[in-house]
Amino acid sequence: MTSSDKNFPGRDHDHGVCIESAFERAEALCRERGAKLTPLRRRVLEIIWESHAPLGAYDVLQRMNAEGERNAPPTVYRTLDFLLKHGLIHRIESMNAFVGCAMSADAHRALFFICRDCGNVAETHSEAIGEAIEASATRAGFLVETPVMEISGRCQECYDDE
Amino acid sequence: MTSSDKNFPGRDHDHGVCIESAFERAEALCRERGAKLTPLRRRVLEIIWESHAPLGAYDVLQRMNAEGERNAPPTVYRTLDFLLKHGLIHRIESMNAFVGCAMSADAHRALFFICRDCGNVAETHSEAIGEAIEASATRAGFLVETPVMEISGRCQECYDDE
DNA sequence: ATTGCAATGTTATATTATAATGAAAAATAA
DNA sequence: TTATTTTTCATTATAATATAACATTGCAAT
Repeated sequence: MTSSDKNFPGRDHDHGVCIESAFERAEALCRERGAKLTPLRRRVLEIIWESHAPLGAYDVLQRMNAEGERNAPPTVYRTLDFLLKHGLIHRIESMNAFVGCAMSADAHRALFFICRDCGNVAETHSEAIGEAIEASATRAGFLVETPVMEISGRCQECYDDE
Repeated sequence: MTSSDKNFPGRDHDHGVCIESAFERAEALCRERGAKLTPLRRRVLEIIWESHAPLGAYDVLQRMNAEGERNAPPTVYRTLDFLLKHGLIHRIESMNAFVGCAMSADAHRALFFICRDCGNVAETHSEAIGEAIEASATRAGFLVETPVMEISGRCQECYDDE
């Protein structure tokens, strides 16, 4: 396992710490880039980080509006776009849903393991897979730009449970 | 390149032959399994095979209804489900669209190269990638079930053109 | 203070997908 | 054959996901 892997959370993981460090990374990155982490954006990032399972845009919206606010779909989609653009979240294409990015944000080309049982997602970055894909692409005369690699299956906790 | 790769079609490729062989495979497979390749299903398969770029369900529907027919969405989705179930087409998750399966249908775990320019898709099957993913999954304690691997980029024809 | 721009708000609508129910057709059994 | 069952297809309605278009707000730079 490389140092950049983010494992499945496990029942015991300290989510307070986990979300805190996500915020710190986000703040540092925005400061660095002169991007504005407005209250709205911060709130959406927080909502997404409250779960290790991807949330749909309308799930996020519902949570945003839980206290009687009246945000509309374009607001959440715009905000998600901002977070995506800056690599603070990932979109899971096979679920039309969004999950926090645990990595340094320029480390792209992530591989996601998605547990069909608990719904949690682990993000990993593997040299070997990247190389295998590049090799295959080269043989096909293809120029890789945006890989989508989402592996559905079962995480250890879930298949240990049966 | 392994023998199971389906390359990008190329400007000169004989689409008549290409679609014919797809039909032959589909017929053989259905005969083998006692599945019924009804006129409706055959028609949808044909529509999908008319393009090497994935078609959305509503694109398929429009083409089905081009002669004034009045098929409704559930009809096309049901038919697509049948074709998916039997491995005659693939769903491209990152596009919400469908493309013909060029392979022997039990050869699963396909990797798709999707050209963002011409929209065409090439399906490949690489041992090396499969192994790299398994290795990564094992390290993460993850049991692989359904990999989604869709690589967006540019095919040779398109970047040769500029 | 004004201008310009980024962020957010608002309304409407487009796109993708499914639930629920029933009719028709085909396969199977009696 | 006729009855029975199952599969396929039709129909209506609606759910879920996403964006277009335009208005407003608020801050930053001059």
